Amino acid sequence: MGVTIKDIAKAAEVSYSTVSKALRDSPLVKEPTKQKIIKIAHQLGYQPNVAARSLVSKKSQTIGVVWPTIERVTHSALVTGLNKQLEELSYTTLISINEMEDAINTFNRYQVDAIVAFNEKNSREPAKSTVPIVTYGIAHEDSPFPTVDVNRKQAIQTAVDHLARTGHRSISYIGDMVQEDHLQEEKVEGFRQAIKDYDLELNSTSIIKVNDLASYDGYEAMKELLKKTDHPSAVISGSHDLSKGILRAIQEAGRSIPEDISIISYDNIPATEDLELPLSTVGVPLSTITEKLSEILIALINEETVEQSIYLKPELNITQSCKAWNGGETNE
Amino acid sequence: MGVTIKDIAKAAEVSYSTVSKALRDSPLVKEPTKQKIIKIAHQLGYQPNVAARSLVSKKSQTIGVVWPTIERVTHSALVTGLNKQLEELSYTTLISINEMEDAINTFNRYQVDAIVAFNEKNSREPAKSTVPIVTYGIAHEDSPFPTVDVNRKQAIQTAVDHLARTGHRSISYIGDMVQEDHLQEEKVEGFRQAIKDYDLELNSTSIIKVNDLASYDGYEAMKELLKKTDHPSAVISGSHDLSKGILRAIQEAGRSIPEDISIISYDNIPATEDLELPLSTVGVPLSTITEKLSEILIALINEETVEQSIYLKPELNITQSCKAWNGGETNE
DNA sequence: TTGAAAGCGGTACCAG
DNA sequence: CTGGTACCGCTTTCAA
Repeated sequence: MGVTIKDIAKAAEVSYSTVSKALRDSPLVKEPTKQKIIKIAHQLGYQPNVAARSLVSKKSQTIGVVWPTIERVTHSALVTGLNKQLEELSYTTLISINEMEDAINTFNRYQVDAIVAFNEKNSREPAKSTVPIVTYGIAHEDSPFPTVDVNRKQAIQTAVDHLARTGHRSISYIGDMVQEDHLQEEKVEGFRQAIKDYDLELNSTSIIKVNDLASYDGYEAMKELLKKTDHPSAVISGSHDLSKGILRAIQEAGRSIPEDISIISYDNIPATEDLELPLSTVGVPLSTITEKLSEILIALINEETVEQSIYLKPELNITQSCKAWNGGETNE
Repeated sequence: MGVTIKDIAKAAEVSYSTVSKALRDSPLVKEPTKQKIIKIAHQLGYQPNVAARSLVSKKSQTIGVVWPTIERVTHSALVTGLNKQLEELSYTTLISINEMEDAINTFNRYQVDAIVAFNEKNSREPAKSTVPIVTYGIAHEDSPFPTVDVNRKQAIQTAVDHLARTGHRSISYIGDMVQEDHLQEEKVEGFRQAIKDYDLELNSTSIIKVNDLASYDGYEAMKELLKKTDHPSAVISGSHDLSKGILRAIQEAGRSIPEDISIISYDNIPATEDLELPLSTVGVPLSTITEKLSEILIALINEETVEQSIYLKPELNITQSCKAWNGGETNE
C-alpha cells in the first residue's frame, strides 16, 4: 500500500491531523512546520487517497465524461479541450466509454461531482443519478438534463446569408449524410431553409450527399459537382475534413478559390493544419463550447440553477476563400 | 447524498452488517433475508459507494487506461475492445487522457487495481506508482514496465514472404510516413528486410511515402503507382484505411484484383465494413491483443510474475485479393 | 444466522 | 498553532 498521512506524521514527528492541515495548505499551521511536512510528503511520494478523502468531504474534484462513441472522432477534440479546461479549474476528468446508463452508474458509485454526457440518442428513461448531469449535442427536445449544444442550423443559415448578400445565387451544400445522422440533418435543414428565405434555386445539385464526413468524401463530391457546366459559385461544406477534400478537387480541376468558387466550411476546431489557403468557417469555437460546459458544470456542482437548454450561437469567420459574386465576369 | 446500507438496514429491519453481507451474496445470510434485502436495495436505487468500499477492501475493481492520444483513432477500437473484455471480468474501465505521469498519479489516488498505458514515447523516468502498470505499443527496448506489443515488423515480413513464395517479384509497400512515426517505421523496416532476404528488387517505387494513414493517402499513392508502366504485381498496405483508398484507385484505373495486382493489408481490426472484395490481411486480431492485455492485468493484480516483454505474433489471412503470379501471362 | 464493533485514510471540529 | 477525536460508508472479524 501507499504512503498515508500517518506515515508522514511519524516521519515529521507531528500528529496526523497537523499533516492533513499542512497538506491542505491550511493557515492554521506554522510555515516552517508546513514546509517540513510538505517536503517529507514529497520525499515519500505521497498521493492522497481519493477514496478516503471523498468519503468524508463528499467531493471528489472529479468530473465524469460519458463518451460511448469514441470511434467518432468528432468529439475527441472537444473532450481534449474540456479535459484541459477542467484541469485549470483543478478538476480531474475521467472518461467512461460504456453506455450512458452504465457509465452514469459507475460515476455515481465513484462519487464524481458532476457528469457530462456525449450521447447521440436521448436515453429513454432518465437514468437516476445523485450526481448532476449535463448533456452535449443531444436533441434539445425534451432531454431530462440541462443541455449544451451548437446551433448547427443557424450556422449554415449564417453561411448562406453571407454568400447570398455578397451576390451568390447558386450555392451548394456538401455534407448530407447517406446514413441517418441527426447532427448532419440539422445542418441540411438550415441550408434548405436559408435557401428558401433568400428565394434561391434548390435543384438536384444543391445538396450533395456523402457516405461519410472524411476527406475523400468531400473530394469525390466536389469532383462530381465540377463536372457540371453550371456548377455553383459557392460551396458550403459540412465538416473540416470534407473541406480538405473539396479543396483538393477544386485544385485538381484547375479552378481557383475564390475567383471561380467560394467556400465556407462548417467547423469548430481551430484551424490547426494550415491548408494552402485559410478557409472561411462558420461554427462555434471549441473553446466557447468547453467554457460553457465547464461553467454549467461548476454551477451544477454549486447547486445553482442553470438554463435547461443552451444553444450556442455560431460565429462566421470570412477569409480569402470567399469573394463577392458578380455573375462570373472579371471585375477589372 | 445517495442511499447507504444503513438506509437499507432500517427499511429491512436488520443490522447494516447483515445488509453488507447480503449484498455481497455471502452464504452467511439466510436466503429469504437476502432476497428481501436485495429487493429493497433495488427499490431504493442503491449504488455502493466505491470510496468506502475500496477504502477498506483495498480493491476498486477498476482498471485505469492512460490514453493521452485520443486524437489518434488507431487505438479507439482497441480501447473499446479492452473495455468490453474487462467488463466481462467484472472490472470497470476508466480512461484518462492526461499525460502519462499525471494520469498515473490520478489513478494511484483513485486506487485503481492496475493501469494500462498507451503511450507513444517511453517516459523518461518510470513514474512511481503503487499500482501495477502494463504498457502497450511502446518500444520494447527498456520500458520500466511489462509491455505488450504487436510484432509489426514480423507482420510485414510474413506478408512479403507469402507473396514471394507465390511468385511475386515486384512488391510495393504503401505506408511509410512522411512524419516520424515509430510504429510505421517498424513496418517499413520489416518490409525492407524481407525484400532483402528474398533478394527482390528495392527501387524508388518499392516504398511509397504517405502523409497520413487515411483513405485518401492510399488512393493518391496507388494512383501515382499505377501510372508507371512497370507497376508492381503486389502491394502491401500499412493500414486498413490506406487499403480502402488503394482499392478505389485500382478500380478507377480499370485494373482488377487479384488478376492484375494482389494486395495484402496490415490490419488488426476485424473486417467490419464489407468492402467489395474481402481483403487479405496480416496482423494480430484485436481480440488477441485485448485478451493478452487482460490476462497480464489480472496476473499483475494477483501479484504473479509476468513476462517483461510480450511480442504478439501476427496472423496472415489470405483471401481472393491475392493470387499467385506467373509473370503476367494469363493462365489458361 | 445475525449483530456489534473495529478500522480503512482522511477531514474538521474542539480543546488545549 | 497543535493534538485528539468523531465520523464518512463499508467490509470483516468476533460474539451472541
